[in-house]
Formats: sequence, C-alpha cells, structure tokens
Amino acid sequence: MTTKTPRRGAISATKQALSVGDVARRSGVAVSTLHFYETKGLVQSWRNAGNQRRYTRDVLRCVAVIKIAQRTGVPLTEIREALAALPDSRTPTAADWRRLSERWRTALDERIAQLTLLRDQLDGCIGCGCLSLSQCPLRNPGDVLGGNEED
Amino acid sequence: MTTKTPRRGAISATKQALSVGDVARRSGVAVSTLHFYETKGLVQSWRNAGNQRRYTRDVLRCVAVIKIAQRTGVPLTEIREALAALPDSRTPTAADWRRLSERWRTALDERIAQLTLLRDQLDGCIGCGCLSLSQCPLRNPGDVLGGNEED
DNA sequence: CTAATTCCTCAAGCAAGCTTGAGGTCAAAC
DNA sequence: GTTTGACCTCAAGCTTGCTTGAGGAATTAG
Repeated sequence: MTTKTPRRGAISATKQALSVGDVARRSGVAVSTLHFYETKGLVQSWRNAGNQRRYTRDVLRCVAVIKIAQRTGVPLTEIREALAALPDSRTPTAADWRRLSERWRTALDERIAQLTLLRDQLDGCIGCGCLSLSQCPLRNPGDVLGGNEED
Repeated sequence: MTTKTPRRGAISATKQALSVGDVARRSGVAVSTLHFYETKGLVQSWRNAGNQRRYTRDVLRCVAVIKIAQRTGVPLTEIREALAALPDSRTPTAADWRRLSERWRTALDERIAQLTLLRDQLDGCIGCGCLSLSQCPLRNPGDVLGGNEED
C-alpha cells in the first residue's frame, strides 16, 4: 500500500522530475515565487504532456543559492547573471558553485566592511554632536552632496 | 548691498527658518523627499503666510540621521518611531541622539554578525557540495522551512 | 511691474520582489 | 467516474522609498 503508487514528494525515488509543488515544499519558497523566478530567468523547467512544470533536482540547489545570495544583499538581476554563467546543459559542479561563492564573497566582504566602518563612526559621531559639522565622516560618506557652506 | 535682503541660502544668518529648498540643498536630499518624509512623520515644518514650508535647523541633523539609519538598514517606519522618541518641543541634545545611536548600533552589530556568519559559511559550504544536504547551515538559517525529508 | 524661480497639492508612476485572484485544466484518490 | 487537490495563465495588487508631472500660487530679482 505504501510503495505501490508513489505520492507526491516521494516521487524522486523513482524518477527525478519534480513538480512545482515538490520544489516549493523542498526549497521552502512559494509556488508563485518559482513561477516568478522562471519569468526572471532564474530557474528553468520543462513541461510534461499536460503543460505542467517539471524540474530536475538541480533546481533545489539553485533556489538555495538564490536565497543565500539575497541574504548577502545581491539583487535578483545580478543573481540571474551569475547563474547564467553556469553551464547550461550539464549539472553544475562544485567548482562552478565555488566561482559563484567567490564572486559574492567579495561583495559580502565589502558590505561587511562598509557596515563596520559605519558602526565605528556611529559610535564616535552621532552622539557627540559633530553630525552638524560639515567635516563629520558620517554626513557625507562619498562626498556625494553639494558643499555645506557655512553649516 | 549684500546684507540688505538676504538671498536664499544665506537667510539663516539673520533668521533661522529654512525653506524646503534650503534644506534640500544643505542636506542633499530632493525637495520631493522632504515632502515625502513629512507625510511619513519623519520631519516637521510649519507654514509661512504664503503656505510655504519652513524648517528649523534641527531638521538638517534629522535628515542626516535618517540617511545614516538607512545605511545601517533600518526601514523608515522604524526610523520614524525612533525619532518620535526624541523630545518634541526642544532641540534634541547630544544625549538624545546618543540613545538613537545605541539603538541602531545594536541592530548594526547584529546585521554585521549575520553577514559575517554567512560569509564564513559561504566559504565552507557553497563550493563543497553540502548545500544539497539538509544539515547544511546555509540552507536553513533559522529552521524556518519545513522538514527536508529525504533530500 | 514683470519675469523667473520657488513652492504648493494632489495623482500617478517606478523598481524590486513577490502575492493574490479569477477562470480554467489536469491528475490522482476513492 | 467523480471529486478533490494541484497546476496553468494572465492581470492586478502590495510594500518600500521615492520621483515625476500637471496645474496653480507665492516670492524674489531686476
């Protein structure tokens, strides 16, 4: 009874095609998100006879990577580009993923450095009153604003 | 000739009311942004006889603080709440600002810690292949997703 | 006084990242 | 074989943080 006709979610033991619901359950994102990612070119699928999406198991890692990248602050368009650099026809290898990792690792390092600098400046500046002076490093991180004249 | 009728931008020498344009120029944000912040309760102004906005110089520090808080990742609603905790009727003191600083400093510390953890895990995990395993720390940072069954 | 700025108030739009809903099909459980 | 649940395709909506534009009033330079 339990092994005759495999239920959804256990199907991968027999065949490795996953339905969108399978992927949603296993990756923790909503079905609508998977549809959305597909329109954005972040994940791929093919269709079965009844026009339903089918995925390889690779998509699970893909989604995991997308979510990790998002946590590092990478926007979807950039994630798409990075994923596009992966081999199209074969399952990505560990080395492929490592390249992505290194790419984002650098961005992450920078972001952490920025925030750390901000934190240190926050301690020194915001409470002391210098925020109102034009020479405060917090005021104008990249000299982006116009001159502060007599302020 | 130069001191008779003060030009915009030099007006603060005589009177300390700033027009929205003055504030925009000095704080580096667009006029529309100041309008927007006002609708969100982030900054305050009064109106002159001709219904034009007038600001005290305090608003400059306010805007500076808003921008800093945004850089730390604090959303406007939270910034609004924090600013609302400042004394309404008097110019905030250094101690007032320091309280804000400490509040966000904590959030910033946490965010930095998160990203640092993520970075370390990224090095260890993404390239090695463990991403597909349910025990990978990157997969499910807070045990938020459902069980990964046999994956 | 006139012309050039600046300012005003809505209303709508934009970008990112999704979600929700309507209306309809497909598949699988009994 | 019928009924439930999973899927499908648009289209529209939502949140955050603003910008842009239209139409009109106030201010300021000369």
